[in-house]
Amino acid sequence: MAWTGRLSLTPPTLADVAERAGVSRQTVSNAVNNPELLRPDTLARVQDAISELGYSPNRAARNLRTRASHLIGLKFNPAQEGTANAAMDRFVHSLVETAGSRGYHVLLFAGSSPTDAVSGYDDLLRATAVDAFIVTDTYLGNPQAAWLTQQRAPFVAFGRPWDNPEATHAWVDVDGAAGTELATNHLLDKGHTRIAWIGWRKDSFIGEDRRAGWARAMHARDLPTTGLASRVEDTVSSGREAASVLLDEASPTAFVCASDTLAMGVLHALGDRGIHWGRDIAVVGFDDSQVAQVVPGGLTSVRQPLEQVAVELVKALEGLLSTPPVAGPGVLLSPTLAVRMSSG
Amino acid sequence: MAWTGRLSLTPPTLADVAERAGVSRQTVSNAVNNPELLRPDTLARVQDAISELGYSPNRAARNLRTRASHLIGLKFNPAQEGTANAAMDRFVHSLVETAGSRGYHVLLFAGSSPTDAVSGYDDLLRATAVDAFIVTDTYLGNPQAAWLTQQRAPFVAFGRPWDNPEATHAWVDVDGAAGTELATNHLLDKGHTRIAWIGWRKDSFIGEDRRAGWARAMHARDLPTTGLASRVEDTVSSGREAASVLLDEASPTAFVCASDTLAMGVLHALGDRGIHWGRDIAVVGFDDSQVAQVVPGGLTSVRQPLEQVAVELVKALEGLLSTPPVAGPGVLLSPTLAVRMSSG
DNA sequence: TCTCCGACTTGGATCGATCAAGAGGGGGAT
DNA sequence: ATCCCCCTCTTGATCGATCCAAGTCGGAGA
Repeated sequence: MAWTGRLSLTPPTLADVAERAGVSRQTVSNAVNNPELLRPDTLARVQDAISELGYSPNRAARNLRTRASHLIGLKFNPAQEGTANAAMDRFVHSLVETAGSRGYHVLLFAGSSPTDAVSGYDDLLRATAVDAFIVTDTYLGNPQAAWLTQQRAPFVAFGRPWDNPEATHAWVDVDGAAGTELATNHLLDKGHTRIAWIGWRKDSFIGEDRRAGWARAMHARDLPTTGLASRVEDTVSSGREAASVLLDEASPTAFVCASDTLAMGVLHALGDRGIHWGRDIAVVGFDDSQVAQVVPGGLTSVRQPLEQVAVELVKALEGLLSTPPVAGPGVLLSPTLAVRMSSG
Repeated sequence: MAWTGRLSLTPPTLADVAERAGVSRQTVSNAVNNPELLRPDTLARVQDAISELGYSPNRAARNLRTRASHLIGLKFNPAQEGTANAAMDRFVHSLVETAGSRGYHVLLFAGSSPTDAVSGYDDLLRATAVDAFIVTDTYLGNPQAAWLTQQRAPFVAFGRPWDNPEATHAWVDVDGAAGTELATNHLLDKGHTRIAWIGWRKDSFIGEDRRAGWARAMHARDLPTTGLASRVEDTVSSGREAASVLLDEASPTAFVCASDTLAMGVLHALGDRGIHWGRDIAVVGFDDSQVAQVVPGGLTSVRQPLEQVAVELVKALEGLLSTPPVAGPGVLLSPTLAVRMSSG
């Protein structure tokens, strides 16, 4: 039953419903929040009144009384220009969907000042505007997690606490090493033996993790990895240069990359030399970005199960917000491989 | 001054601040909301107390009293898989930033049921959870705008009311025709005369608008357009097929496309024939997606000024929410052209 | 000296829902 | 018949900020 009232007039309140149904306010409140407490006929009467009036509880009033907003704060980090990293888009959508199905909404905010990673969180926390946060940028030792822990703010991280194994907060992450191992094995199964790695600089925990998956797969088949790895910045041009050097010095037949951005750099380098990628040399990226999907022929890429991540994150949040709080351990999910022509 | 209290304990209230500063509650409230009413020294004293206690007004209480949430509702539509449409990401970021700078936050929600375009809006509206909406999907005659107007819900649309020129609601849009005209003129200036168009099916207002820009530029130089246009679905494969047909039947030397997705299809078709794109045949896309940015060589593309769009949207919203409401007319912004190798 | 005004204070009511007790009635046990 | 309990529903207080109306006080201007 759609609400046909007008916004400019005051919407019906709980008291209005109570009067109409001939019961008390509390009974209406219970009808909404604890229907099992009412006698079936009373419940039906109240529900009729609710739908006749088009009543919906006022969020602000409820928030005030219950000290909960049913809002989840998320700092929105846009994709960088000139890269292929597009995980945020898919992730946010999944999160909004799962949160919505559990009665939560997602509140976005931007870091007020780029220098202070904690601003933004602080404001919302103090104003009790959100119930909890989801923290996404846990690469390198970033201060959010520690700060939020210290503030006793409920939060779940998408990403492991790399820099602090003793951290006790809840987290959900995707097993990057498993992803690159999957990719490498896929190439090994195709007969490749000289598989190169292009990843991020050594201070990136995520980058080293992904690299480890590649190395693990290679060593499992007694293949050498020395001279086959390169660590650069996450830009197309870096990937291109790295690929060029590797082609000259190690003549690999395949590349596994820490990101689609780097993989695009490899494609670029191959194009420079007139090498037909996919046929002559195989390439695998990471993130299954739109770029991987639409580049002519398609780029094989490791795909993170972001829908699952969202589900686990919300599940963990609900645990934290329940009374008493239930702090689950970290959750590590496995990625899959989207195979396309670049490795076919 | 960071707040050092704990979330589990009750945060300081306005009354606490009042006591500490030795003034009344009303004065603290004024210090926060109408500082010009206070004598400078009193104001300073109150502000000291505020920062010492780490006070921040309770959002729920304020929302309840003032009947405003300072939240803007936005339905989050993720990019479709397999396309290059990534405008949402950049747009959302801009919106979050501008909204934040004006004291607003962005609340995301998903359409509960895909069939009912209006669900989601309804829930939030009835619960007075948001002050206003930003509506983004105004292509084809979609019911949101009309429905929201009827509900007297404040909203601003990103996108013109194509299907209803008499619509009176506020909107902000980007002049797509101007964008394709820019693109076409760019190619004309490079010496091309046989410039083909690949756009969307005729029932897409946006598609027809963009097509009009191409046609306008061509006609302005007395060049024919017949046989040079194709209208297909917005997928890479459609673009590829359309390009293939056009190459056979009209032998164009350049392509202007309604989207980067279609442009990628063109690149694909050119690759199939071993045609060196950018040198032999020029291609221009639309949206300046990540794909356009990282595809080897780079794809020239029309770029929407999404930062400006966000600013105008928020400005319009503030007008709507002020008392009395000020309904500005529609705002039409001009896109720019990001020139890359595909047209160089 | 009287008046006026700016800069507060005071005490209350209010927003709308929920919490914490309490009241009434019927059934079962004693 | 009496007591007790539980189920169902009611009542008054409460969350924290803002709105409102009236009152106080000191200093500047007439």
